[in-house]
Amino acid sequence: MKLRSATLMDVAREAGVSKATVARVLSASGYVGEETRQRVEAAVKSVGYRPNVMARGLRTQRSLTIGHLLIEITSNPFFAHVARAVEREALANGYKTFLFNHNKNSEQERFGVERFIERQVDAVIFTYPVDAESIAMLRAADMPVVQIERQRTADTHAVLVDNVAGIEAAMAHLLQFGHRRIAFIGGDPALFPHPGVRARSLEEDRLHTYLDALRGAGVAIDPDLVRLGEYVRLEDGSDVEGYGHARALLALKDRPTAIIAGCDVLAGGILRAAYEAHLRVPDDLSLVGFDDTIAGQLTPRLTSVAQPMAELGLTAFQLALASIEDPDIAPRTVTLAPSLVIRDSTGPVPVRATR
Amino acid sequence: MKLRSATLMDVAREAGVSKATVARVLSASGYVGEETRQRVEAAVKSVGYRPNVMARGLRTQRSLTIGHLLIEITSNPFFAHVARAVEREALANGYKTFLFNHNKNSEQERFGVERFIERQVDAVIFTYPVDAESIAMLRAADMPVVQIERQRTADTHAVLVDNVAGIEAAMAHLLQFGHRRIAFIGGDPALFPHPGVRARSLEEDRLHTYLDALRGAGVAIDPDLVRLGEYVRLEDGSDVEGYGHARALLALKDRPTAIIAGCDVLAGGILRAAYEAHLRVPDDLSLVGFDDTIAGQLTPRLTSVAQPMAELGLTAFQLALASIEDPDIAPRTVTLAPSLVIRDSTGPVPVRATR
DNA sequence: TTGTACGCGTTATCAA
DNA sequence: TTGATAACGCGTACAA
Repeated sequence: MKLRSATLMDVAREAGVSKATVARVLSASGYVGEETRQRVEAAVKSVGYRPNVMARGLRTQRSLTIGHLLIEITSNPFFAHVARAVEREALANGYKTFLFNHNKNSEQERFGVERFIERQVDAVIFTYPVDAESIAMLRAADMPVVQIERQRTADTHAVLVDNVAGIEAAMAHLLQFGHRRIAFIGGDPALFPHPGVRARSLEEDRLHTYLDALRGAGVAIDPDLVRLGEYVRLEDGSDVEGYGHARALLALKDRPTAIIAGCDVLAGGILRAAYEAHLRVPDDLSLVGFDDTIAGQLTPRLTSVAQPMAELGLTAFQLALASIEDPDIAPRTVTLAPSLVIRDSTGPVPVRATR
Repeated sequence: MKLRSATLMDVAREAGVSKATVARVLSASGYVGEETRQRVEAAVKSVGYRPNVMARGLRTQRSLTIGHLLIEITSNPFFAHVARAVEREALANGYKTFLFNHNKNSEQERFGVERFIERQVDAVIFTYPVDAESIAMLRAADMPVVQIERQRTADTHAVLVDNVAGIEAAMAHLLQFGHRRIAFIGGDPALFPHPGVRARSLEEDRLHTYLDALRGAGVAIDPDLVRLGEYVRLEDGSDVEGYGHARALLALKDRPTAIIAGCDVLAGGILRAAYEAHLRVPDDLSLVGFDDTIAGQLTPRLTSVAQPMAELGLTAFQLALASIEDPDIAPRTVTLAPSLVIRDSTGPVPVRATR
């Protein structure tokens, strides 16, 4: 048998006052006699009253809940960190978040949006949106939306990362160490369609910055050193995407002395290929990761372009909250800077290769 | 301006019937005329009606939501996988989950429990519970509780893992390869207080099984080879717990030829220490992880005792659901079997060491 | 077969 | 300073 927990009415009875008075005491608004206030507060304790957020939400039309749609929290620690940051900020403001994983599948994303609407969330955050249609559904329901990392449509808030600056920092670091044969393993622009809001997609930003940095250093571009694909492809828990690309690169007659990876998980696969080829990192090969998620847990610890995951989540929630409090504010786009974290996987170009 | 979404009343108006009739159509219960049903269904589409889960919950005293309290989703992929499995099964049954991270802090745990009670969750799952008091609060509110991995109190459901079988499998594997100097880096029983329900704590189970296996193989126990502490201790994203222990072990005059780690993250630190000592794994040192989380992403890919994370989550939700549907069922304890996943980090004992 | 009316636990308005 | 009372959106017992 399930016994209901104490309600406002129970407190009122216990204190010998009306529901309205109890409500006033709890919301600390309106005039309440000092003596009554104390009686009510005592009653609240004695019956163990806890407000019912559902009932409150029904009345106020606010669920104090926001929805967070993401790719898949287990596929890349990046998502877990961003989700955690959103949750932290939400909690600090009296909110809770609902998570939903869509696996880059637009039907699943749509399904998640429907669940969120049913549950009356006050706003929805995407990391990142797959289908513009999902955003349109939420706009139709007048729900504030924030897009993290990739901006599909221009009509909502967005929190982005300056990928150009990230790759520039990584390239400068490697060039300074004397590397000239630098390979790039990253996301394929064709697999991540251009949303149309910004001039270049995230993948294009990174790729072009890599090419520009080489040109800037007077290095001829070798197409063999550019390998594009997915960011995460696991088989039996092992990354096979970075592994496969790295095997191909290391088998080249004139193999690269350094590799930039589009994500730390990819970099894990690259390290495995290097180990099997009996190459030591960074002595024989330098490696830079991206995200700074598992970088420190790999061997050697990876130099990596750190995404500002905590700030991404925090800013996204704050934008959502701003629109909850005033639905009419104009959409804002915030771009955050990544930072290069230098660890043990990068070093001077091998002597052999400088000849 | 925030416009309310369509309600039952709107549908009723549109279809020219009463709210009750619409409700009957939607719940597919009670008698409804065929012609009316069609009119109602058409109206539902035309106004874009979506049930309001909060209002429904207020009426039915069911939120279709369960709370999941865990240590910290970003600290170990184990938690993310278990949480995902709970979520998957919840979703399949019309439920959503709320996550809450308590960082092994009983006040935070308490705080989370309060948030869950306020939000009227229908049950709470712990991975794992810190303080018996939190469970007591939920029992007082008549909420079903499921404990995963560690059982603090006997009055709720629990889903456990057979740690004895896990360590036995790992030890048998290493002994078969001829290893005799096998080190153990694991959780310190003193840091994870014994809950009192079972004869031995998780940490005691693992440690004793390790010792028993050695004795069973006629190997004298060397206290220098046993190192106990935390499971995860990250500094700048790198595991320093396993790293520190491994450095001590590898500095021994007669160093171990194999190490069992209490968790994959620890194993990551061990690999780093081995790499710095210019030892190749498994040629010079064999290593077995635990959990099978990042095992495949490390180099070499780790042989690891896989926890049945998907089954843990699935079973936990099913037990919770069973108690939601019938609050009077007796608490059940389900113990699941781990399995040894053999990859590239274990091999025959080095010849040098067999002399 | 359909409609009326009440209550779930709040908040908010209006009188007193 | 306090107390009735009307919503919020839904489900359901009961009446028609």
